[in-house]
Amino acid sequence: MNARIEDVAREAGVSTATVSRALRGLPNVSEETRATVARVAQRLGYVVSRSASRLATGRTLAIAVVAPYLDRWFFAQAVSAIEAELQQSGFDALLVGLQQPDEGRPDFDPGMLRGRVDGVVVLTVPLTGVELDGVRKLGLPAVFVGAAVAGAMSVRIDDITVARLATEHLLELGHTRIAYVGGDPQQPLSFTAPSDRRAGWLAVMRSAGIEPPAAYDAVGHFTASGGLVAGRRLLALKSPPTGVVCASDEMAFGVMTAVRRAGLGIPADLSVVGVDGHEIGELVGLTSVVQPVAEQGALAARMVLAALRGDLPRRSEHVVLPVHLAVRDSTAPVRD
Amino acid sequence: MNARIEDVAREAGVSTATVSRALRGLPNVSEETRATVARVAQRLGYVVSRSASRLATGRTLAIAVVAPYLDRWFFAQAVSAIEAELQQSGFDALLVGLQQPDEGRPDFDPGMLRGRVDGVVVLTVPLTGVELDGVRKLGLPAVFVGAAVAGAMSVRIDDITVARLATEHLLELGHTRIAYVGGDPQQPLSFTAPSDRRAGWLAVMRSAGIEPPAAYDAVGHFTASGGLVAGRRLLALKSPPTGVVCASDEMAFGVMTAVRRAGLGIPADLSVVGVDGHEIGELVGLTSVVQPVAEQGALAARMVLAALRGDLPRRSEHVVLPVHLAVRDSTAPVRD
DNA sequence: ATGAAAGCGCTAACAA
DNA sequence: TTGTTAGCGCTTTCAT
Repeated sequence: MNARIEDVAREAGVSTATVSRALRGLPNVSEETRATVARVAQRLGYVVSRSASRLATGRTLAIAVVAPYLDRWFFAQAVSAIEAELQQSGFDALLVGLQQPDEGRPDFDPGMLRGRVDGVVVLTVPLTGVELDGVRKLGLPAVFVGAAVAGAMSVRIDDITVARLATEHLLELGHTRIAYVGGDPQQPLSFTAPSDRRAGWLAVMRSAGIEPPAAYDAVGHFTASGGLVAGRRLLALKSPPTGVVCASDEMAFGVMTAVRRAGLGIPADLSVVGVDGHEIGELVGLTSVVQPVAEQGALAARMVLAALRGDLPRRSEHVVLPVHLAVRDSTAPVRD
Repeated sequence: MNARIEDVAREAGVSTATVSRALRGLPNVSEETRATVARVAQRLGYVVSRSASRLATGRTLAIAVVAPYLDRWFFAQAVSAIEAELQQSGFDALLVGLQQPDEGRPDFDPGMLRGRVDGVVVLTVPLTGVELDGVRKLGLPAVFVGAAVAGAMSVRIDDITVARLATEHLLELGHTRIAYVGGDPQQPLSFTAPSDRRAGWLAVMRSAGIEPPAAYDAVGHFTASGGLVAGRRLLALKSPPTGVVCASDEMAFGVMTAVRRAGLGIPADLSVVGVDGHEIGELVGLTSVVQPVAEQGALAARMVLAALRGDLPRRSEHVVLPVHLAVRDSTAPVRD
């Protein structure tokens, strides 16, 4: 059906080895031959068979991108950046989603990636110990985005700092009744983002001499609708908070909606801080701890590629990217 | 390094052919042998080399997912659904993004997919004629999401209906000064969604005896910030509209923000309708023409897979999914 | 039901 | 600089 290397070789009057070299830009090929081969290949519409060269070289020129969700803002941004970076280097992006209709995350068997990719980028997935081990056992360069994992590279932000920035901002505005909306603490996490953010909030509160009531520690499942529910609960308390730290902008949107639906105002009745730097947050004036999402993805991709080229120590690179607080209209001094 | 089929064969005391058959569940293998082989393979941690079987069979068990953007809501939703569907059938999802730093879409050479995938899903990309031809020439089952393309399958919604529903809703509320915020009419489109929506709006307006001024035909680039700009322009008109049809919810968010920032109210001063069914739209009470995004993606994936199994005519399947108007709080009767 | 052996299309020594 | 040739690991007739 399609032209094979042999066809090109015959037409160009050279051997297949020469065609292979010429087309891949390897040295020791005369410019003349290279030109001829290129021309013939072009004319025949020859495309190297990925399968064949994979088998012959053992390299797949593909990287797996593992993500728990593909339809949430953070992951969509990151995946987009990763894909762009990989494509630019001629690598395929093999998408591996871990979501499931019924919410429970399916088991992820890293073994299935064996022989299918040259490297792995794992996005903020709370992996079990077994799964982590599986990733390590692949013996491929792997970089985790969102948490430092032993035995692999990582790119992340400092989630303690994230929570600290948000919480201190509210404290400085005079708030003392500050709640936190985060993920589900039940999930067996190996990843630290959610718990670190919660810990950061709690630590700052305590070091300010405040012990938040248990009810101020709310669950928003990192979704807007989860945030809505959490917000409603917080507002229904006898002593509702005057400020809320949300571990993601999407949850913050939910909280803001709860406030509005309760006939209350932001920041008049409740100051809200989010985390992420979601595009829509800018529009609605959400104060947020902005993290470089696309950059984390792009960097992660570049790190796997570098490791593949041997440019990087495969398992000791841990990068922490900076975050910053973007103060907008959803936070204001507490009113008496 | 890793166990090969030969290792399994030796350990199990059978030939490689038998191992191959046994593991793939082919007939003509005694249950006993099958069990032995399975056990040995398990013990050795044997995983079939995708590259080798690809080369041997010519099938890649991979599908390309081509999208102009991966970081926008619609595409993230669709890709997520497609990936889930493919994974369930044991197919790899090969992500091909067409975005580019400088906005101009890079040339897409479908030829590069040759031998790398068994089928293609193309998401609402305005492909040039050459590119479309390229996709057809691949000779692979292809399904387009978002537009009916000759010579390939498609899944989409009726964009004329979409615009009609939105526009008629506003007309019924008594609005006559109804603007439209859509994409950039300059882009060389082979895809119809944006222009159909605009056409639908215009047609309904005219058949109501209204000729909207040119300034009511605004460009929002299908982004929230684009919507913000468009909204600002519309509000600055001497005779601003009382209702706006936005071709996407994200643009609607932008318009809503423009209204709020102008110190005006929704729907008091401006009724806004969006298109998509974005999660956040529900939260902020955006009236919207809801389309089944994930369903379109999932269906598209199933269609390629079906075609691959020979269950479907490869080039004549055109599905149009229904949409519906979700009336929420962003639209109200025009006030005098 | 199972085995032997010839590819699948390319790459990489090794020769020339 | 170029050619020869032996794999890469699996699948698939064709035998048995």
